Amino acid sequence: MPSRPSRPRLEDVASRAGVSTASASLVLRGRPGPGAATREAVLDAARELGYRADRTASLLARRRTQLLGVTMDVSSTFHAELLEDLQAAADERGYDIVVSPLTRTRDERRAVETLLDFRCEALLLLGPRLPDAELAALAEEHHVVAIGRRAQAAGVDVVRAADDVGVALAVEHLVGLGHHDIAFVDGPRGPIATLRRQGYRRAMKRLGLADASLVVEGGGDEEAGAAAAAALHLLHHPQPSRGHVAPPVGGREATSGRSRMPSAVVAFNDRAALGLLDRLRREGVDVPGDVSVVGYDDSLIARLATVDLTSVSQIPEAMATAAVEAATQRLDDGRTEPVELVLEPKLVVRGTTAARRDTTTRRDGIRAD
Amino acid sequence: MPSRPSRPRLEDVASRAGVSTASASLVLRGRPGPGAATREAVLDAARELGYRADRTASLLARRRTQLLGVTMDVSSTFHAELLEDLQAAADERGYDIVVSPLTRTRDERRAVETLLDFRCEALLLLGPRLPDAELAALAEEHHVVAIGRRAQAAGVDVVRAADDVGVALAVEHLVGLGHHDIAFVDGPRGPIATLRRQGYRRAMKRLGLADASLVVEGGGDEEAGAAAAAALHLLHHPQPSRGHVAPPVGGREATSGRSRMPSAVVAFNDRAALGLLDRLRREGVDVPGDVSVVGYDDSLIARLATVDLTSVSQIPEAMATAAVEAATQRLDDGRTEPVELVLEPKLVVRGTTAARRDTTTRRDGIRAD
DNA sequence: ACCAGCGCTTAAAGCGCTTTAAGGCTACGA
DNA sequence: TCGTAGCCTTAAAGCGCTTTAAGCGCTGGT
Repeated sequence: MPSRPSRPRLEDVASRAGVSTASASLVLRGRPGPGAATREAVLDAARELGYRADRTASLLARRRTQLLGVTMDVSSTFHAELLEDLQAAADERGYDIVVSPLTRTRDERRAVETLLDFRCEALLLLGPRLPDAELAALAEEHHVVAIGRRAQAAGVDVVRAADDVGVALAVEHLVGLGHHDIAFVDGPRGPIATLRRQGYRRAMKRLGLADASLVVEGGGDEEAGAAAAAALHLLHHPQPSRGHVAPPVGGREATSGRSRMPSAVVAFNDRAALGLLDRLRREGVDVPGDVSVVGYDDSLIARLATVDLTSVSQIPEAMATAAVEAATQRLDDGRTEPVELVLEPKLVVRGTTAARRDTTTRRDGIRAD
Repeated sequence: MPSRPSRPRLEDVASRAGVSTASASLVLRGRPGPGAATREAVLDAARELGYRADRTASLLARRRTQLLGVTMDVSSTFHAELLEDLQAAADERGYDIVVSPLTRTRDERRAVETLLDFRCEALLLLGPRLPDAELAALAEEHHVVAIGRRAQAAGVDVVRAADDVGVALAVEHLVGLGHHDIAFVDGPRGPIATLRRQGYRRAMKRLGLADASLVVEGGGDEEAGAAAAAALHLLHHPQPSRGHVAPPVGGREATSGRSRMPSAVVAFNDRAALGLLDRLRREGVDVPGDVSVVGYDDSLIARLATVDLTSVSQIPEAMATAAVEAATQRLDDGRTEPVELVLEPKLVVRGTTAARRDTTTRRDGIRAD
């Protein structure tokens, strides 16, 4: 029932305080100038009237908007986490955030336009899919920070995690637990998977396990993970409770040869890991008893009590802070050369990894609950 | 490198087209008035300059902002879905949406304030947690639509799904598959759980299965679901491959007595269902072979190939459309009496429900793959 | 006495767009 | 020929705030 006496305007506050709108404006924004008496009068008046500055008017009048525009895939939990941290970081530096969600009907281009219409001073693009050329073009006219993606576009700042290091962390963790036969479930074609795979290969090599390297085809979703379970022959794991113990046989998609079954698997991401896990558990393969599994992303799903997946975190807080920092450096400190910030991910150890069991031991058919 | 020659202003377009800003403005917004020649000239000029209206300026000048403010929990996938549909619905009616995300550091109150600062003409609150009194107070000054929550606050429009009907749909589906012993895993205290439980009880009664009613304590997350699996004695399911077949024994949290094990379970929500499912599958209980499971929310997780959970959908598209409709009715059609729209949910049948097996049959220990 | 300098306050000019009311045309009927 | 209705077009007044530059009353140095 907005039969509003229309929200109070700055003028109302000013006249009630017996000063000019100029003074009121200054006081309300905590600017130096007005004397103590004026200050108090204005603040009182504002309080009494329940005054809140009209944002559109402020934005229009102010030369600077102090607005950072963020495009995000609203259905991505990772983006959601990032957003939280972006808000916090922006807050600290006196910036505000405008969110422009990507949906079926609103692609990235349109989302960016909306942000520009709001006169955002910098664009923070979460996992942008715009082609590099377009990013570069955008960057000619505006400050743009690409987050979570390795962009080869001139002029744009990049904040991303060192995916290869992340996978290496996972491998090291597993090796520390006594595993040698560690497989990698590859992701969908693209720069991210390439980097992660590379991280895996190099880590294995560095640890003297080059021969034990095994990369199987995979993908970015649960089905890919489930398929990988089969490709890795993990489903033929000894099952004392079943009659048949089929030995691993040929015909694998492995890109590198080795006949043992892996005792640990690093998956391209959590979704693939989840599919893998699910398949294993349904088939009675014990995780982490028989096989250890590590995911990537440290997504909310990995943290679910029933999943409890060891995973590599892209440390959203750090990325968010770095991104806002990058933007404010350009806006406030006049930086003009683009930067690429590569952050070290961290491993979050949970319940799907454990020490490798002596291979001579077999499952006894009685599960620990 | 925004060394901008500053984006073109309306004035630039106008002068290039050789007309006044007034005409240009009219043309660009498709308003009647300007003649064909003027139209063309303006459109050409705008195109050549790559003109886009400055939103803040438009908003300020326009009496109406045509803005709908949405508060959402950005980490909720359900909210994310709703948002997509809200965008679409708003688009159709010529409104625009401003998103104000709730985060750790930004509660609902603050989110609403932000929206008001942008001069949103109506507030669409997704699953608001504000106390009724506060909602009512808000509604005195603004148009507010609460989505997905049963609000007893004067003046606010409510759009929600009929949760009792949703659960009833699930029960009916199961009964249609031959199930009689259908249990309900309760949710966390609150109006939603009450309604769903009620729906369950009434449906069972209506179908002549009052005696088979069984409500076990639960909760809104995976752990609650896992615990319910134990409470329902489902874990003692005959396992030919194991030595022990423990019969259901006493000490249950059941609120209603019956000694058979349920052959089907309806869970308060998908998360609880997921916990239940996970526990069952890990214990070798076949779903849907041994037990059918239905969730609630039709969340993304339910749709994952590896979960494939039969679930009740709150039909976000319909809720979104209804919510925008409610808002525009107030704004454009002058409706002033609050409405409560209760939508019928729909059941999405997936792989976790199947016909009840004859109880005399037992699992043969050989799984179909 | 006078002017410089300081501290505070404010009038007024925007910010970029919308909108209203007034003005200029043309055409047509009287 | 004049009046007037109708159609376009535009000057100008905002929208609610910020900001600049000018103003005002003091103090203090010379």
